[in-house]
Amino acid sequence: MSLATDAADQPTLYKRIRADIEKRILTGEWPPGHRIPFEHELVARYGCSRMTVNKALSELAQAGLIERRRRAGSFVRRPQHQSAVLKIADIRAEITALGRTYGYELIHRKLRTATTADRDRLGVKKAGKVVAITCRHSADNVPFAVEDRLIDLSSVPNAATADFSREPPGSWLLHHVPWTEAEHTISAIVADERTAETLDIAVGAPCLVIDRYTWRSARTITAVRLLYPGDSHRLVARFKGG
Amino acid sequence: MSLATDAADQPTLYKRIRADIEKRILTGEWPPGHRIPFEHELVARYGCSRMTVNKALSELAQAGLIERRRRAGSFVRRPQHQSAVLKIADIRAEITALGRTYGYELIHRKLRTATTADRDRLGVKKAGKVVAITCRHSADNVPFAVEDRLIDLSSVPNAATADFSREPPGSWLLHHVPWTEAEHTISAIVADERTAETLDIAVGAPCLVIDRYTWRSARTITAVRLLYPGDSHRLVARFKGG
DNA sequence: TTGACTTATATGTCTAGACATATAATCGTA
DNA sequence: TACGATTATATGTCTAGACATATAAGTCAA
Repeated sequence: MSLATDAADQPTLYKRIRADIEKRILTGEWPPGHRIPFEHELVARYGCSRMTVNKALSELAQAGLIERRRRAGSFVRRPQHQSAVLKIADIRAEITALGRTYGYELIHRKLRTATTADRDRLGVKKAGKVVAITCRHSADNVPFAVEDRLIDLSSVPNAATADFSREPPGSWLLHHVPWTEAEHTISAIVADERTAETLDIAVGAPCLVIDRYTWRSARTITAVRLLYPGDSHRLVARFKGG
Repeated sequence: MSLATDAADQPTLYKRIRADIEKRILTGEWPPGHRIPFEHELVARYGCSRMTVNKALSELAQAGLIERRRRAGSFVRRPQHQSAVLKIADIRAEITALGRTYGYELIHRKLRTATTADRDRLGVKKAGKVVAITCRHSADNVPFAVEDRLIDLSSVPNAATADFSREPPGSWLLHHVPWTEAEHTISAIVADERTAETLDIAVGAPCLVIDRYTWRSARTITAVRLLYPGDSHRLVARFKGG
């Protein structure tokens, strides 16, 4: 292990230690299961304190590249192909990022007491008030996605008076509701008549479906279903080990 | 900020500090843009050293919950709905995890010099050797997914002699190729005649498509297309802020 | 008002120790 | 041989300092 290699562009020591180890794992020099040097060995090798080495190894462990076991040492983990970061961009941002003109249109909005189906969809028990919204996003005046959303007013009372004819509910929620958790389910369907008409595609054409449930501290906020024409839209998920 | 709350189940101090701050962000008490206390203030509040506070804040920054700016302080970031962790499980693991019987069948295997289409798909320039594989995964003897794969033999020479009639290429690669990076593209199509027959679904039925490109240190390893019946398969991506 | 210079300060990294704790390895006993 | 107790050790957390560095804010001159 060369101590001084590219020290110029790796200013801090712990980052260099981390990069050195990462490189050995990526090239396969240290295969899955391989025990990487003990902290005290790296301390001797780099001539630094244990805290510095520990910081490097802790970050590698957090990134999932290595596994640390007390008394035993640190080991290279097997690659986990199955975990990937999926970027589901805000639709407006996604379209403008492509250099196209974003268009939005509210199709339907209704304030009602939650039906059984609504409660099911939101995963709540009490029959509070909800807002149901259907709207359409377009890029350069071509339909891009149709959105079908339910907002729980007991969690987000302000949504009752928000003007969703001007601003998409997704953007509004992003700006008015604090940090959230979300779960996305992705599937494929074929367009029924109503969907086909709204998206201006053929009946029976494939559609990518994203169902997103959002909540905050165990409180449901919103449930949304997004339908994209399947042949024109793609979701990209990128995985990087470390 | 109560110092002693649930200290019993939060054994270490830095984790408690992290959890305390995370809670305030999640509940909206500290909205996006809010400046969280300076390190020296938290040091005074918790009666610990700065390194302990620093570790808690560094992890929150790494998780994307806060942003740290020199001289200015640390600030709550806006929620980023668009980022989610997608778990694309190894198919065998996915099926056995559901308590169903995994089945595998090699449909086609061919070793050839890369065609123009192959080179395009793998993103390589030179016309080396490749292995093309078509196979089928099933759960309880019902077709689950059809896989169409290309392996670059200049990156993975061993794949030329591997027995893919017994072991799925995905599993084989997982065990024989070191750490990798991958990019997934998800889209929807309708089943053509050949796909419909292989998956035992109707022609025109919706299918979820996952295209995965895998490489290691800028070397392409494999390109694979997985087709799932769209109505029976769902991908779940979960986002958790922090 | 604007631009250049200076200063104060919060974070970034690091040290040389310390004790805690989980557990692999060893030893002793039934 | 099998099992229970002991010990050694690598990691986990923490301290009370230190200097480095980016930059917000203030100062001063053109």
